[in-house]
Amino acid sequence: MATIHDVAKAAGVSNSTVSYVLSGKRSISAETRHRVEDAIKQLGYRPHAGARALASSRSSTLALVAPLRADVDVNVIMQFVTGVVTRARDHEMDVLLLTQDDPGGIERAANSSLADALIMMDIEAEDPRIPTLVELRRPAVLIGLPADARGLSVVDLDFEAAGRLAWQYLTGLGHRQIALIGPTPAVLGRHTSYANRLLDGYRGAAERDDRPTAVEPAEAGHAGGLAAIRRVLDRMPEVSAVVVHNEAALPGVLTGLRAAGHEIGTGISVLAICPADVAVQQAVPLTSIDIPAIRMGKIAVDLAMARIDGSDDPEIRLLVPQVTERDSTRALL
Amino acid sequence: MATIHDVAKAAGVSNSTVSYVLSGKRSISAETRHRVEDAIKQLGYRPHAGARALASSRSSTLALVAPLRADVDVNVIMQFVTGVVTRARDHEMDVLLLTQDDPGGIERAANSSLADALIMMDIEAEDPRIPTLVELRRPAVLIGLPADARGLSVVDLDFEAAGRLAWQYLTGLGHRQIALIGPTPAVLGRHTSYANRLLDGYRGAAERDDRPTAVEPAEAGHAGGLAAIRRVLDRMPEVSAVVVHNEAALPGVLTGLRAAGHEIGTGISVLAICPADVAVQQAVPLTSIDIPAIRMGKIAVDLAMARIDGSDDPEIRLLVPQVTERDSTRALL
DNA sequence: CTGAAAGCGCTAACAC
DNA sequence: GTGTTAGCGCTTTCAG
Repeated sequence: MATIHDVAKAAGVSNSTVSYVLSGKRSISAETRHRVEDAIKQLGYRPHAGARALASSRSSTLALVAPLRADVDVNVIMQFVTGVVTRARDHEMDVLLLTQDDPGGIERAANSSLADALIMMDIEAEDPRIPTLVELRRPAVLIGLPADARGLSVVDLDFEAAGRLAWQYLTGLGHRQIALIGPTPAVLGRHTSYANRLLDGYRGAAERDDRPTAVEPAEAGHAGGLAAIRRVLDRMPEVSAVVVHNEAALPGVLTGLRAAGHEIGTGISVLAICPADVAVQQAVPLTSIDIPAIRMGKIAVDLAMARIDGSDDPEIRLLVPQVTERDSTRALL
Repeated sequence: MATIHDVAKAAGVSNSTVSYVLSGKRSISAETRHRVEDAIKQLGYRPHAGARALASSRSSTLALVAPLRADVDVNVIMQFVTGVVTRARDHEMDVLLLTQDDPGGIERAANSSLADALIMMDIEAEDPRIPTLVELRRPAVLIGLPADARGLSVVDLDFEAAGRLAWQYLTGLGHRQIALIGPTPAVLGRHTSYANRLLDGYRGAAERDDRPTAVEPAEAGHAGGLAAIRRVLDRMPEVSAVVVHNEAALPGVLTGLRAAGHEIGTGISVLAICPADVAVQQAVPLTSIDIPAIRMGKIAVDLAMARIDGSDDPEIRLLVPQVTERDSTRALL
């Protein structure tokens, strides 16, 4: 591999000039710049990442902590990851992939200067990793709002508002008997941030309207969704609308509804809270409150970069939920 | 951050001794080792990854090239990734995540010494990236068998054998009218390695038995599966067994079968070719030929490490397919 | 069994 | 606008 010195020699300039051509940190005559750029191309030169990290104390790498084997929906995770990786490249950053269950992985990435910042997904309300993260004194961004962000940057959908919105949207259509099918008991048990906040918003709205509702968790998979919708129909036989906040259970819920003789949309309304593409791919295109996962991943990177550049203070960014109407909801006459 | 020098001072030894304690590359008296290890713990010392990479020309990082937004099933991708990341940690390696559509990403990772080896997924028969990969002269492993591996290591399920096995298993059960629903036309059009090889094996077996079959691609999603199974029922009204090699279309196929009045298992047999957990999560637990994605990811890492250590020659590892019986297939009387 | 010291390739003062 | 050079923190000869 060619080094910066080889390039310098080839272009007839000094090492530092090559370095500055690359970084743009001081002005270079058009003439010189050209010769250097030619030499770089000629030699296929790439700066050695390690050497650069050592000299500049910047690794140009972001560490992403992902829950690879979690009960969280893979689809959503992949979208976060996609958003993070693509936006990272816009900032000329690479992404180091860490898993949740790599003990000490976070410390390793931070303290060995492997990464300039950390992005962590699947945040619980009282996430035990947050104190660790804070102690590292490195820029960190959470995808998911914890109870106490402790001065870290956060991006998330405003799930509380989403819960409220779900209720209001359906009551606005005239529905009076509304149920909610939520995440798996495991997710709820872990007090995963988004799950609880959605529930709070939803229940709060129902209470303000002084109207009862049924809330059921659902296990993952077809069977889980099926069981959950059966319990709902049992507890609330006159139900006319159901909110589903569980991607993996969605197909089962729809099947169950059909099996019970309910036409989706015309009969019972279904409002999903999930990424748009998941909503679209179902048996019936579902009206949904979009979880803009790719966008959230991108924002996470932007927040991280802002912290790395030292310009910005930690920031909490909650995205406003919105309903996209498709074929699964209808106004009650 | 503490440096190796701080540790050396604290332990009253030289830099090199600390380094050797860490690497184990020369013998150290128990006494000294102990003092050094204490100092390391005391100071919370972590070697600077960049410095280490610079001095040793080893980054301890594997680059993983993943098709993040592809039409390939996310579930499967995540499993490969999981396998790669967990096994990488066993080798004390970290994983850099690159995307398919990051032009020059491969070159960057390799030539800037960001990664010691590359692992690439979603390989096409005539993959245009392979020549690039070969020119890099870095250890590289393909997850997916191309037409010509060009001296790179490869791990894959033996899809040709899987196609044959699918046919033989079903004919073994007495089925005579068998159809296959394959990947999306896009995947087939790209000549994705696994798609074509499965088809070859399957068709070859059918021809040897001198029996006709119907092959239909399916678009992703519920609608895609539904449409595909309808076409199959149209072309082959007496069909008694269908092979499905398309995770995303699976739910639609099952729904379509039901809608046409066929009970799955007792009526029409369904054999899926997909990861085990996908097969299990369907409306009916499906008999399947497992795609052991996690295991393949792990093997990919092992192959990469073997190349890095310089000990082994490139190796092509094809895994033997096996049928796991669940509830969706039955012998024809 | 241990130390001294020469780089690894780059960045960023500091000089001019 | 450009060159010189002192590190960055580690690994690894070479010496003893």
